[in-house]
Amino acid sequence: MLKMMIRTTTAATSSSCYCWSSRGMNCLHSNSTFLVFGNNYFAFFHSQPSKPIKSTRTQLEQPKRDLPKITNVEDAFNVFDRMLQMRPLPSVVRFNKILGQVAKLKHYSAVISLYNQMGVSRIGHDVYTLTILINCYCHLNQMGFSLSVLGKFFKLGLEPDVFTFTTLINGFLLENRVAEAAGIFNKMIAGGNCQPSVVTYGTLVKGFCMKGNNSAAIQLLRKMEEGACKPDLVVYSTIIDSLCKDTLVDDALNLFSEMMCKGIAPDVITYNALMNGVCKLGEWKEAARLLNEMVSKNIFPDVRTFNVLVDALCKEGMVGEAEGVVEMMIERDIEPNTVTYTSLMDGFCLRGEMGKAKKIFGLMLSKGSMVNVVSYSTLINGYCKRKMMDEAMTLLREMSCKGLVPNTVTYNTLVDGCCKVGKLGDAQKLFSEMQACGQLPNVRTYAILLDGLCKNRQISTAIQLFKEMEGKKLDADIVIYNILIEGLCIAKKIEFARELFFGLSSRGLQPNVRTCTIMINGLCIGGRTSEAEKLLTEMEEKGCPPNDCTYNIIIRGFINNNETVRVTGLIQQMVEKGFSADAWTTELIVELLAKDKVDPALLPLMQKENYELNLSQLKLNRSSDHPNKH
DNA sequence: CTAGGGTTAG
Repeated sequence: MLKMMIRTTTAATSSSCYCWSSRGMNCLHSNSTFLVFGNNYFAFFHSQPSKPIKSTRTQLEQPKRDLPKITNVEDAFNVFDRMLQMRPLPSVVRFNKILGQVAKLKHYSAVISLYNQMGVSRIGHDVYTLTILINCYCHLNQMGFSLSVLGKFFKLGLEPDVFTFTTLINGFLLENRVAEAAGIFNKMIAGGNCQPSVVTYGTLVKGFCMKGNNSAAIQLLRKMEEGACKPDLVVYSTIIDSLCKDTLVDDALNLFSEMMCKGIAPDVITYNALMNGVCKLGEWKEAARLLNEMVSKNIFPDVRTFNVLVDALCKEGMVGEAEGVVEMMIERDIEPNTVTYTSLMDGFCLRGEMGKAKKIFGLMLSKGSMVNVVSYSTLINGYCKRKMMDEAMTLLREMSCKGLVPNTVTYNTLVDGCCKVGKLGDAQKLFSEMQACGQLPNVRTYAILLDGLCKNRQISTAIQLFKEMEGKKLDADIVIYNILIEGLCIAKKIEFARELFFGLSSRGLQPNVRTCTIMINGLCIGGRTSEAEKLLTEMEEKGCPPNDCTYNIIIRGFINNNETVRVTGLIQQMVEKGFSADAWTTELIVELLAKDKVDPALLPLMQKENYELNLSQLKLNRSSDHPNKH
């Protein structure tokens, strides 16, 4: 079922384009195709060849190889073994080449074991060997070992260079240790003999972006512009991507034009970042413009470009359109991959169309080696959200049988599913199971389980679990406290909730709107309406302004406490801020109106859809009374 | 022969 229409432009050229039919895209003789999604459209220009033709020059200029090209770890080990048997032994450079190639395949532990074999065979190492080794430990999140390799440099009288330091900076960043990464960077600047390169800058820029600190990243970019080491495509693309992820697409586009003004040409990665930004905002027209723009520059959309599109369409509920994009990919010889199908599957899951989700999963299974932990987790998540826990559990066992190791995310999904169907025992069993399998629960796992316990009125077990979490070195975030404070309030332990709430700042945590709203609700439940109102005022002062939910909660709280005198003022405040009452609150207000407790002049300001309904109700209760005066 | 940027799951 495809809700997609195609319009083709009238200008016929020799180049071809494709038109949608029930079986796929057909070739037409025109130079562009418009895919219409409701009122939005995509235009794809098909002047490009299906597959970019590789330059024959590079093929002719291939350097001759004395060793076969390594495409997998097995080959690497074989070649390595043969080299070890050669006499005289090949130079360290030859060994470095092997290590480098295996590292590029991301088989970092394999590199380490190869390196250890080199040591046994008394092959010397140089700066290259050790830098590759450091990089491997970095990617394995083993900074301790990386640093001990650094120690080896000095022991062997070798000088770490800009590659070594950049690798170390990257390692710290991968472990989220931005301060230490910046420390190395600053020492390089101060040292004088090993200045950061554009890659070093780019690495640190990425670090700031990872922390969500775009302004620090941009500041560093500006510093580069002033100095000798000018920012390159990667540095710009990193920041553009980060801005897009924060939905700051306009800023990203400004940086994008700035980059091009400096003569730096974008590539497919830059465009994919921008595509991601505009698609996540549902700006399909802008996405179409970008697609056309990139193709016009001979930058061809790749599988990731389309994946971004597929994913965004699915998340917007436009799965049919997403399917269309997938078929278009196939037509254009861009093979959909695991990510493509997983996104599509998630799209069906989101709409509760589990049959179709399962069908996509079956398709992936039939293609072999396409299903991974993420695709299993996605389908499991779909079943969990539909409360189909048996199917979800079956998949968990099935993936394990296939040698796929369920990770923390997989378990979190399942624990959440069990909690939502009230099977707290099963949730706790999974919680133990994951730890037995070496999958460590994270803050999110605890949040899920704590929420489940609180919602199922097991507050004492929740407190126990919270203490267990504190015992491990997991830092509770504000989400954890929101859950606990809410749980305590539901359990009518308002005093305990207050204690937690007012102790937040001493734990270095900032209450957010949700925290305050939960606390206001709790205070109202406890009959402390004036304290609740005080908190509402403080929210404004502390730069955490209340939202419509906060107002609805406090108004309901006041009404439930029969504090009707202050209700009118609160409603006024709410509507002044452009918020409206939800159905529940409106009902309560209408009841009050019926008893002449609030000013009926406020009624038209209530939620519109309930207004009509409740007016008729009002007529039954009210006769010719005069409006309440105050 | 060594270092930095993009898509999927809670």
